[in-house]
Amino acid sequence: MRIADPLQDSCAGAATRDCRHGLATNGCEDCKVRLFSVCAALEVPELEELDRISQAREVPARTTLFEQSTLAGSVFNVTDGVVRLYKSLPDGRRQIVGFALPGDFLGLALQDRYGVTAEAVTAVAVCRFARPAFLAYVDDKPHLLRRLHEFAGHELSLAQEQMLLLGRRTAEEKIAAFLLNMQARYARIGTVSVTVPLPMSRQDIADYLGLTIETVSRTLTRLAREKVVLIVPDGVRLLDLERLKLAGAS
Amino acid sequence: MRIADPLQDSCAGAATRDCRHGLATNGCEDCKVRLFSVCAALEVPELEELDRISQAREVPARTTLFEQSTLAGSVFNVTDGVVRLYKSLPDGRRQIVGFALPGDFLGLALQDRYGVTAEAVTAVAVCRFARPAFLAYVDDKPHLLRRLHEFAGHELSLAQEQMLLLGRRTAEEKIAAFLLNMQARYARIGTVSVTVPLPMSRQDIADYLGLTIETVSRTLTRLAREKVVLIVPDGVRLLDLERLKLAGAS
DNA sequence: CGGGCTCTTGAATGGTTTCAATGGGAGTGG
DNA sequence: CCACTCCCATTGAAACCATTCAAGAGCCCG
Repeated sequence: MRIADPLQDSCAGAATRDCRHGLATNGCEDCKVRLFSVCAALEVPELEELDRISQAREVPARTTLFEQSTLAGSVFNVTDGVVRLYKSLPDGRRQIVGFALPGDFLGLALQDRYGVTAEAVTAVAVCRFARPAFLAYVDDKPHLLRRLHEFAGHELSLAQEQMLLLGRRTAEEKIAAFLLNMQARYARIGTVSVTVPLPMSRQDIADYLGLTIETVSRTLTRLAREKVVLIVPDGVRLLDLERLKLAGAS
Repeated sequence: MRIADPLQDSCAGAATRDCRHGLATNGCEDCKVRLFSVCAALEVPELEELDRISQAREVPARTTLFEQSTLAGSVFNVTDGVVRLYKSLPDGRRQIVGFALPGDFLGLALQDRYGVTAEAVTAVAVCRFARPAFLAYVDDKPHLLRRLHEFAGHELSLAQEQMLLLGRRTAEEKIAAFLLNMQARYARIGTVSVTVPLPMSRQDIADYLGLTIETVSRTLTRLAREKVVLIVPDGVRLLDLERLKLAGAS
């Protein structure tokens, strides 16, 4: 994982996109995630227009991108790193509703307030758009709106799958499904491997699966003892996919 | 709640919209739910066009509208009654991901397979559209796509709220939030009342909240004993909104 | 009136949580 | 370079909330 550029603040403040250190190089056309992100719906001339309203930005781990219930001033495309999206209860209980990986779009719903809080889990690179500018940009591009809608539909499906997991699966099934799901997501963005990176903490995993940190730890330990997985630094190697799928399949 | 017209099958089979018994009267313009459904984005001439590709349909309770994983041949607008949307695990465990009320749109994601199963809880009236026809209809109407996207964004927010509920709330909080939520939803479609209709079974409520039927029953009984609610046939009267909000607030 | 269904209630079990202590790396400062 | 601290993860034991198992009550409908 790339370390955040210490100059990121000078970049964040810039009104234009002349901000080409680090991951953002020559604008949208060269973007690493273009082909599997929302932007794949756009032609080159449109990309150049998008370039003009975008700001590449890099932030270190644990940076808050935006907060639940605040006015949605920006939307983001994640280009590197992992972001956690969560909702909180007044007493501090937290539910992570998703982890955003490179290619994921934050603020898909285009609503005027953020429904969740977004925090960088690792160092993160994003493409940032002022919401009014982005809305204006979308306005005369039905094919982009279509693409955004497709993404939203996909998100909705994932959310429903997660409801099934949260409401009806056991701790072991939750962990198994989570690992398989993360593996599949990394595969889609080009990192096919039986070793699944888990940059988030055990507490994050617990808050994503509706468990406690102790249950996550115990369950992973048990799966490791049974040679279903091998726990490695910042990740897990999946040893027995069949056994995992037995528990985690939908 | 209106009882399903026994002639509904003759209606369901009809290719055109000449099917005006029961709730569907003079087409979209007179539609009871038009103003708070997706269709509110449409002008009168567009509504007439929509009329031509729509089929009003009434089905009795427990009818399956569509099934999880099957090809999405139709999309629906619910005009009367209550529909449950759920996902199932191979061993029979079930998670209801939502109850659709009048004005709700089924198949919002416009994906080619249904992600959930939809079953009528009560007698239900829907406006049905063949998916290809609907897609063609949407194609040159960006404002409708925009409206669909808004609805999808709203759905996504609800789903995230439900994840918080499923993952982090206690049984009592789940019940309280459910009752307040149903009350608010009925209020939006015109039925403002402290008596909340609950046409679905206890098992449905349990499967929606990630509980067992016994826990739902016990919790409701306790709330009734504590004079927070009054259980009435097919519903609940909310007596102590403050107390409920204390438990159910986000 | 009886059958079948849903809902309620009680008692016991259990999976997960809570509480508590230990282990182990990363970073810091002496 | 090594103690020291801090934080995160692991592990153990006890407690608890929700579930499971079981029985009874209520209700609709033939």
